[in-house]
Amino acid sequence: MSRPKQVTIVEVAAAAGVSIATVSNVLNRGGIRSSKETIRKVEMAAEQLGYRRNTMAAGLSRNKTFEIGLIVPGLTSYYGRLAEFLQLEAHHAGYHLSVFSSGGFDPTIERRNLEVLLQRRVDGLICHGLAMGKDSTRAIVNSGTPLVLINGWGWPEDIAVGAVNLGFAEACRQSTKLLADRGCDSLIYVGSKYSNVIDEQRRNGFHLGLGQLPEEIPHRIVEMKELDVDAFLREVMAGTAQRTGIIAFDDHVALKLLSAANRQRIDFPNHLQMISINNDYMAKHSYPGISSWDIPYELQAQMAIHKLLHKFGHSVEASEEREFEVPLTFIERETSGLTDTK
Amino acid sequence: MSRPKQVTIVEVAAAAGVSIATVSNVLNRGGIRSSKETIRKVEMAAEQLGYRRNTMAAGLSRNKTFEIGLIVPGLTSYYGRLAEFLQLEAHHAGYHLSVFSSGGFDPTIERRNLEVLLQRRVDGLICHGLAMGKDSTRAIVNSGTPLVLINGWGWPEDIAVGAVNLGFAEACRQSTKLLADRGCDSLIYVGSKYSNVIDEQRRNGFHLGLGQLPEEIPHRIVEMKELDVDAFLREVMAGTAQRTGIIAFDDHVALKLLSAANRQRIDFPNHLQMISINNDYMAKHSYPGISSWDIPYELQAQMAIHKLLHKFGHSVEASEEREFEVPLTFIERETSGLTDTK
DNA sequence: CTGTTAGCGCGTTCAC
DNA sequence: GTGAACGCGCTAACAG
Repeated sequence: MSRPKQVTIVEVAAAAGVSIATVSNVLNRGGIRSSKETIRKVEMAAEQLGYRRNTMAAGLSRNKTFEIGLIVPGLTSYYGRLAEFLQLEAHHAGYHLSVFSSGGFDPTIERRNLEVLLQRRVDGLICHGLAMGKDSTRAIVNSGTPLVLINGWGWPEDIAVGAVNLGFAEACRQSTKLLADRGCDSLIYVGSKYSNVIDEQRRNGFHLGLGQLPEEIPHRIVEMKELDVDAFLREVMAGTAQRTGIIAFDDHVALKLLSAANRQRIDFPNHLQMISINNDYMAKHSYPGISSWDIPYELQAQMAIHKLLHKFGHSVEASEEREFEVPLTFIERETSGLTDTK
Repeated sequence: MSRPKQVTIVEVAAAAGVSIATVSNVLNRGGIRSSKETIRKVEMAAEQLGYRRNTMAAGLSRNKTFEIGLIVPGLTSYYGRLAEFLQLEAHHAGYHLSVFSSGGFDPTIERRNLEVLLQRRVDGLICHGLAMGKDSTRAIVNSGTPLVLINGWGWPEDIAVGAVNLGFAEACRQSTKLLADRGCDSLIYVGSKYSNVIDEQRRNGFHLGLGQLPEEIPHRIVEMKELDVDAFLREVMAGTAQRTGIIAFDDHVALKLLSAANRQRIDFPNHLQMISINNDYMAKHSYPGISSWDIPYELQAQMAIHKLLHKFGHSVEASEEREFEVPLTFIERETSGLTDTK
């Protein structure tokens, strides 16, 4: 059941009384310019017939699709917003972005999406981390299609032309320092192995921060998935610490902890303090408000797209560093000692 | 700067010592089957040369893309998850889904996305609501590309082949009834005009529910955007009602109200009760837990994709109703009277 | 079973 | 400034 045949430039040419080459010239400006009269005729004919350019034919003929493929682990929270900004940025440059989710970090879906995108002959690829191994990726991507990584650390040059990474480690390092400054005499990082590379960055920052403290502080690292939140908090509060500081993997983790703390009537920020990452809606609108690190989505999206455009030969300025680090911004709220001014 | 030429079936044919038609036959099964020997030779050649099918050429030639386009207002929360499920469902049927966000309900971006998708000659379209007017849509979509609406009420047949709608009205009707049953002697719907059609459905349900109560109850409708949440709650609690029931547009709205209530130490569920819609992460993990209506993402995605497949001629069973309504499921938590059992 | 051939819709030379 | 002719990579009829 093929679609009822669409209007082509042939018919537009006939209706306008010119040749197809002329129509092509008129309809994508760039080339030779035609007489005002011809232009008008062609545009009218196209309009009336409801002509719509066939991307496939165009792409096939010029060997360029003006399409960028995006593969992210999911489409919620951070990933969703990132996708929106990337799409905006791409459009801004005359490209369009096709978004694919690899359903959690499933390598099978990921490589299927990659394959689809490469078969479409996208001009460029943006991927968030990569669940597949390096060899596997290399084997697939070696088609000359430039690939930019989002939050991918230490990938070899023959795979990715660049990476735009969020400064998670630095954020965690500073959080550690800050919580200690605020008088916490015990520190805990609550991570989420769901996203391994990212969790690792945070852990690194946590350790770095601990190492830089004037004196050693008791600390632990726990995993959210293996945690009975209520029991965990009860245990923490029963400990010897006067004031415990928690660094949460992200606002989702933080909200869970916060609710359990509320249920146990734990006093923020006197007995417990918390800082998390993402500065999601729920960090801002929970009670008490969760101190969190804000993500510069627009900047990150710009960097990523520009890296690609640069590779395409568009004269845009793009950072020369292959791995560019985007800093987060701390938004302080009540869970880390900001007084509730409301 | 064209991409370094890719491997084509011509080269595979040469390497395998067969004709291009044979290669084409082997590489996409469906058609005539070839001798074991030929198949092996072709597949080996393809593998070694790193052949990757060119979707554009295939689509052009067969006038069918196996691509479905999705346009949603955004990629967070409900929309993001919906997109994920749709993608899964599409893949399941041998299609792939290209996701486009129209950045809030911007009609300009929306029509640009639509245009891009139609230029790609997608086989089908799925749109969430539609910010553009009916005439505008009709003018654009009249290309024979089937369009299925998600949460679109009352669209004419010549635009959309069908719609899969969530039962927001029914959920709100029942919520109204339920809050009254729980002893609320004052009811408020807190809406969000951000998404007009959807807000309207909820309001309708609210009114319907009010009309079916044994006796009339004081009620109001307010808009979240125009609300100073703290002042609003203070005013509500200062009123004559013994127990106020709130129906929130969604969990985002609910969380905001909940935090303000917590700040004012308002007693859930004795003085205030609340029910919202979406059953997001934050509904489950806030304190107290927010009673909310759960969305059957998978079912909704299936219905939408199947409607398209049916139109494509794939023999799948699809509901005959043009507007299919998917019911929500109530998840009761502490904000509507469920005792905190923790 | 396999090879030949004619398009699919558009971009791009070249001559005119 | 305009038109005819060829090629992009692949599929679909036929023919052999």
